[in-house]
Amino acid sequence: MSDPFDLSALEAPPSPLPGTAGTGASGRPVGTPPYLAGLNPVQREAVEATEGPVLVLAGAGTGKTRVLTTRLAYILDRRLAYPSQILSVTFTNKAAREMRERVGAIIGGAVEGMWIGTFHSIAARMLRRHAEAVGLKQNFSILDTDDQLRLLKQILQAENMDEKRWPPRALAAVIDRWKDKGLTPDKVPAAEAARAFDGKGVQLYRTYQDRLATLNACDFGDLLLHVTTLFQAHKDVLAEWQRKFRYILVDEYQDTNVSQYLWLRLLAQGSRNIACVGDDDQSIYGWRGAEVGNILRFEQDFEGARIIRLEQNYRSTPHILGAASGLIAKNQGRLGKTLWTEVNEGEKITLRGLWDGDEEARVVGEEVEARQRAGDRLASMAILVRAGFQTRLFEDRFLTLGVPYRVYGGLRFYERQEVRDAMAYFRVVCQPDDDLALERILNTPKRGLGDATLQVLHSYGRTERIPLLQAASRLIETDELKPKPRSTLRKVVEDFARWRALIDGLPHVELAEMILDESGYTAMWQADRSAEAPGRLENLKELVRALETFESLAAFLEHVALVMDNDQGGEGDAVGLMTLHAAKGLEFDTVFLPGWEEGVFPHQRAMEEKGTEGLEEERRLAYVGITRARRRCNISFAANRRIYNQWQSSIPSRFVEELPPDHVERLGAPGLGGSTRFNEGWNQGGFVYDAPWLKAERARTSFRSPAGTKQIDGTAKRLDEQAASTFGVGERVFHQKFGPGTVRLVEHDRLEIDFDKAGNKKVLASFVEKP
DNA sequence: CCACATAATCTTTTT
DNA sequence: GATTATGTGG
Repeated sequence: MSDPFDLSALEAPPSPLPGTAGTGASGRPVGTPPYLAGLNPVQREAVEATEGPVLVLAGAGTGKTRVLTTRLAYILDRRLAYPSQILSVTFTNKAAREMRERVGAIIGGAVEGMWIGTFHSIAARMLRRHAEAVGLKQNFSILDTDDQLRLLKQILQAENMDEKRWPPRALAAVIDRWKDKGLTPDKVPAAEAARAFDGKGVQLYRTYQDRLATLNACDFGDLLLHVTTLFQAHKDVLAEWQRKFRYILVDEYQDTNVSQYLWLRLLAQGSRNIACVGDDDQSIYGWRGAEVGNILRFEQDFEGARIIRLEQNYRSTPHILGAASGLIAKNQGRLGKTLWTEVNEGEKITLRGLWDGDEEARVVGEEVEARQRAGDRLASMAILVRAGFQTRLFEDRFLTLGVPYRVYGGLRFYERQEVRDAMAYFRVVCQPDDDLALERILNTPKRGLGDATLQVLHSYGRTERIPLLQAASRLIETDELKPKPRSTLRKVVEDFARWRALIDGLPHVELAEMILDESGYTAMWQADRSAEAPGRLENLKELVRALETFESLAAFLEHVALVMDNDQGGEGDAVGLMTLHAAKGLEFDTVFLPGWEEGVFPHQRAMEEKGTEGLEEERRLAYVGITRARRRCNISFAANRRIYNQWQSSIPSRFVEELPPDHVERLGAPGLGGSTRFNEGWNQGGFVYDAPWLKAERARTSFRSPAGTKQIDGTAKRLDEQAASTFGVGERVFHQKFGPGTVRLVEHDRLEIDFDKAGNKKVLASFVEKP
């Protein structure tokens, strides 16, 4: 049943049919239904414990997904509930899709009625049903991060706040965190309010919410926040939903934030049949408001909760598990699990120190090719990086090698300019109050409605407290605007009115084509002679094709807002390239973990912003990375790295030292017969890694800092002095990597050198020698 | 109002 | 290096 408002399933649950208590849905005997076979005793316990609150602590690779899906199948097979009475919440769309598929594979079509989805999509579905109760209309828009930022920027500008000192991004972060905690503007604690954004945080938050209301829109955080406040204010509505859902399942419980937790708790108070699955060691979304505390506190929150631990690992070799366990043991405040495996063979984790990022990419590339020659599929290998931009070096390398690769979570289809423009048109048609969408395309294609016209519209809209399109339709009746913009604007207003009138009359695909055509948007790209234009037109066609699989424009917009993944699957065998975050839940035979350097991983910002807590989250990220590997795990770090255009020396990540030596084989590491170039690099590189935009930080942590007392400081200092004193401007020098060059600038231990081949670079003096 | 040039900033991780 | 904010001239 696809009608989101259908609550007909609120009737009593199906009681087990007489005489079928011992029979499955298909009438076969249920000694051990086939789907239960092959589960270990603990897994089976987790499947069969359907009544009352349950927390399943599932370590990496312990068959978590299998337990979840089997549990759903079990509930249905035993006829404990109709599909529509089951709520299954996941964190990502990918996980939701997988769950749907796997349950479907076990029990067949019954999945259709089940509420399987992400927190956000399920909350959105509920909110559409009750929009009026929170001051929205049923057709409200869901804003993405981009829209959110533009709106906040407008608000900040209206408040005359300095954009440099108070960037919209920062305000977005503050507001998002409040929403994550379930705090509406009036509930933000006074102390925090005083601190945030020059004391104006809450006021800005309130203005933002007001604006959202007039735009008939909400952001991601609102989806949950609105539903939770709705539940709290309308007990009858809550009771309705509590009665509906007999069983609730939650995946990745360690990643839930307070808002999600509150929402779940309210819903679960009905049946009390809530099962949460998670692993505190894999909590890696603290920066997004996730509260590990939710999982640590489960027993107190849900009285009589049963805790089941899944500890037998079916994925990795003992060395991989040993390395991961040893590392994660450095964290405090864990619930504690002991992963074990029956497998007792396998290779050690490898650890390599390399000269620079290029060499690292080269070595990884060689290894990938070697494995391929050995018969491994490319798709059985993955490179997991800390931050998105790190994939680039590897892409370059694979491109030159001709090795197919696939970047996961990169730029998404729906984030392309032309797609977003087209979507903006659709948004205005479906939801005329959506100013952000209108602004986006008001002058796209160019119509001569520039800043000046927009300003007039805005100020009129603000004083009258009406949305832009309404403001426009009134303004064209006045002589406020000059004749030319006025008539153009009239055309736009009339266009949208016409399209809107056709929403129910015309099939939505035809309407979409009409809009793109009559607006001149398609023509704009057809006239464009640039290289990208054909591709953009192709994407527009693709967009229209995608529309066909949806019932309406509105349904399509909802999908795009909430299911913005581009898991196109992709054809052909290819190496995976993704961030550690994106890798959670996946597994590969061979995993490469490059870039294990202080500042990169653990990331500088994580430690600066959240201190020890941040560091522990980074360590959990490392744990997630290692445990993705089934058979081989290769960790590496580079002594030098180019950030933008600057060369930086770096020291190996502290996590490298924390790996239990028994499970690690060091290749090419210092003192172990590795590359001598590497030895030089890493012994001399005196700098803690930092990015150029952290100049202040560099001044503090540089080894020139007088605060330093470690022995390595002394060494570095000597090198600095030596370097600074021995090179002079204009002198000819030689660099291992860049070859010969001329010194242009001396700045303590840093030299700016004009290399004959490589051009102008900044390098550490210690890497340069006299010819 | 637009087109082009220059300057500044950027990057953690994502529903 | 790339994208985006700002400024200048048509």
